[in-house]
Amino acid sequence: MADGTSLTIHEAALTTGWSSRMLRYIEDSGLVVPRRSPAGYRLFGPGELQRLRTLRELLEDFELDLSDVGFALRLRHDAELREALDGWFAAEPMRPPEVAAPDWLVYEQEKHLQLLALAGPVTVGSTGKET
Amino acid sequence: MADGTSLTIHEAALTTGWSSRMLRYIEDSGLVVPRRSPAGYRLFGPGELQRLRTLRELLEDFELDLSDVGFALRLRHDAELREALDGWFAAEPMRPPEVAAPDWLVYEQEKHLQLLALAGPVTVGSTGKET
DNA sequence: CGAACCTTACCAGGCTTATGCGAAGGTTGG
DNA sequence: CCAACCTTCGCATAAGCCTGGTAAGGTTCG
Repeated sequence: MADGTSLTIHEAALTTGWSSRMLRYIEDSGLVVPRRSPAGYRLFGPGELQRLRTLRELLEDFELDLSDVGFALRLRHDAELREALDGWFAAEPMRPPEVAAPDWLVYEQEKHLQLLALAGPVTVGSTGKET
Repeated sequence: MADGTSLTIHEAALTTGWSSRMLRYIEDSGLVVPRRSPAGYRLFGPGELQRLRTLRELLEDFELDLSDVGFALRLRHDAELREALDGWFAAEPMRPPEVAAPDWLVYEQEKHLQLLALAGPVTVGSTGKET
């Protein structure tokens, strides 16, 4: 079976360490999508097999879940999402060190402050004091 | 209470739409970490309040989980992880999309395909044929 | 002092992820 | 033809995320 350069799902499972079930799951999640034979059989080429093995390492080395990598994939493809997140993080009020916010950061903050009307007086520069 | 520019957790909850419980959870996850009063009370400044509101929109607009944003945060801080993922994605064996993958999946990144040389002879280019 | 906050810590229920197993049916190749 | 694959679909369970409670104890302030 297979075409000489590709393996069927069970064979791929044996050589990658994933179960057949997981290979289908991984396909559903959009990571590693093998091509199909005319009859609909999944065909895993050398590239896919390598990717599957590397994926195992990735998850293990960094203690990731498949959903994490799935999200990273989404990030790569969704520029809008990426920008939204970048914007949100850019507005981060860096706490411990008294780092003065770089101008570019301030700009980002204001960009967001404009978007929503903030309730209350925007008094930056706390002097943590009470009692 | 508070110092004039900051709200305690319950007040912050009221103005941001999050529950007190969730504000603590969000802090644990590393997103939005308020400073503390001498007695240990959380003090949410205007910046934090704004961030919390924006966070709500972010999750809603893009259908994210807090864990997703948490992972994005980790990505920002962990260069090694970022590179590992970049490498993995860069090795993606792309092929004409016949029917595969979720809608947000698009193929368009081979810019740093040479970023990491994958072990093994990547023999791409089979003439899919069997029997 | 006492009400009304705050803190941490733990239990719990609901939903999602990760994974396996089995059923019903198509494909392949000896 | 038949064994051994493959396909999709769905049930089932363990673990983890999200969220709310509640308990035991400190802080604030009228």
